[in-house]
Amino acid sequence: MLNILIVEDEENLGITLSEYLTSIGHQCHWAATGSQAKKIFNEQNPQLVLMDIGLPDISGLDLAKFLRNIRKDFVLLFLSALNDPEIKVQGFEIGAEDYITKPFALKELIIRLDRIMKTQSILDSWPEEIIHGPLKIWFKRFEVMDANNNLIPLSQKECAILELLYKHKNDAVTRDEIIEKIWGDDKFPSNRTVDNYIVRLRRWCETDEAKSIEIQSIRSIGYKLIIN
Amino acid sequence: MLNILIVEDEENLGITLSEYLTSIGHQCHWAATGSQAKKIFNEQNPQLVLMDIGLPDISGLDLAKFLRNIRKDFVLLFLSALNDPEIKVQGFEIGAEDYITKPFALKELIIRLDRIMKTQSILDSWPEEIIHGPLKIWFKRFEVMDANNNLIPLSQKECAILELLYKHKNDAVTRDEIIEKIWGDDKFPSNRTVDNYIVRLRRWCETDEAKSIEIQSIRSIGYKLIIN
DNA sequence: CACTTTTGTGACAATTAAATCATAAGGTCA
DNA sequence: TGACCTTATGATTTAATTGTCACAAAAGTG
Repeated sequence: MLNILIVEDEENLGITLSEYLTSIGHQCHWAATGSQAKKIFNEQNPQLVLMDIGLPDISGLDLAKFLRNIRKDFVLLFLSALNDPEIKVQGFEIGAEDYITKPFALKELIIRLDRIMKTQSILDSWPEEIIHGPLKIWFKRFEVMDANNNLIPLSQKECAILELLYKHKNDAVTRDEIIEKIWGDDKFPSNRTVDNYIVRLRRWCETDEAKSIEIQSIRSIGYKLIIN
Repeated sequence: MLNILIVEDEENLGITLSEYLTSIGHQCHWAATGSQAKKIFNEQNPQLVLMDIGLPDISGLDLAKFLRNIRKDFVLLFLSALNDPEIKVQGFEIGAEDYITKPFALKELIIRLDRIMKTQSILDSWPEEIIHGPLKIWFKRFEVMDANNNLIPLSQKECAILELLYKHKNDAVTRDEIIEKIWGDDKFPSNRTVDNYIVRLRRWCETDEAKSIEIQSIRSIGYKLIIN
């Protein structure tokens, strides 16, 4: 999921971290020295750097500055036994996202990482308002507006299906995919059921003569939401 | 700007923090003991609690649990000389937003606070008085005014739920989100409980025929507070 | 053009969530 | 202690989403 560079001269910790982060699906690279770190940084372009401050050949602070100079778009996190207030502030000033004082439990790292991830990726939600021609969609409001400016509430399923089709707009979505995604694999509504939801959605988007949004059916495959 | 409770038995630090935070525009209350903290917490309803762990009469961890039990909607930040990995994890598990290891520079606190403010919308301070049509809300006073000019007190939970809905106004808020945000993930009140709070809030806003504020339910999702 | 398969549709039934009401548990305070 | 308030829950009613069916329409097929 993430490409992570761990800069840590203490072999034990370096390997433990690396193994753990790998086990939860990330790709890890461990460097024990500053020069190794620079090399790996250039080769791997990591998105996240976990950096010890006490390295054998260079201070982690200086190394971080050096890396930031090469490229700015990575998240930096210091791990250090140094609990000197001044150094901590310096760490943040270089642009660290956090500074973890050793000793720490793996769990603390995870918690702090999770928090960072959450704030860095607010990219997965829809824009507030989606507009196509006279038609408007507010997924978070469970509402759409038709071509006659009527505000139409969407039920949970209607909204979920519209969202699914919209996510794959202009591409076909199979009936099975719809059933799988909306109902899960433990429920098996009839194909007629899916049709019915499509009908309801069409009643809304067909108020627009110009067909800004259109749900086409693809025989024996499924449906396709077209944006014109 | 923010109402802050500082729980710190070391007088020097307590006063320094308090003075500094006051100087940048916050309202601070300093408690040197757990019992003082409880008292001030109830009187002041702080949005942010800075908590030392080593207190004379109670562990900061236990105190935090106690306060969280009263009310969930405050940001918690531990300040502690204890750098025991296990305790740090416990701190996070209680729901701390951060854990600062002493000694720390004032600047570190500011940096970490700033970061928290950016992500935590709890700290978005509402205007003193919110007016929609004849209806008025004072979150900080736990009071609302209905369309007939009756001043209605809100209980802790009523106010918290109203605030949550208001924060996401016009968007749906799921039942799970309500339960999670108001009760935390260790308590599981029945769905009826949530319903009842909604009923009470509706009793208030439905005094306004014009529906300046309206709480709509979205079946199998949750609720939506609409501003007309 | 028949014939088959798939899709569309409205009516209706099933299901399940929400509203309502009564009431209890727990805290607080005089 | 008893009055009072907040909070929580269970039983029952109410209502809307959701699912199905029967049949019509349309689209493929040889």
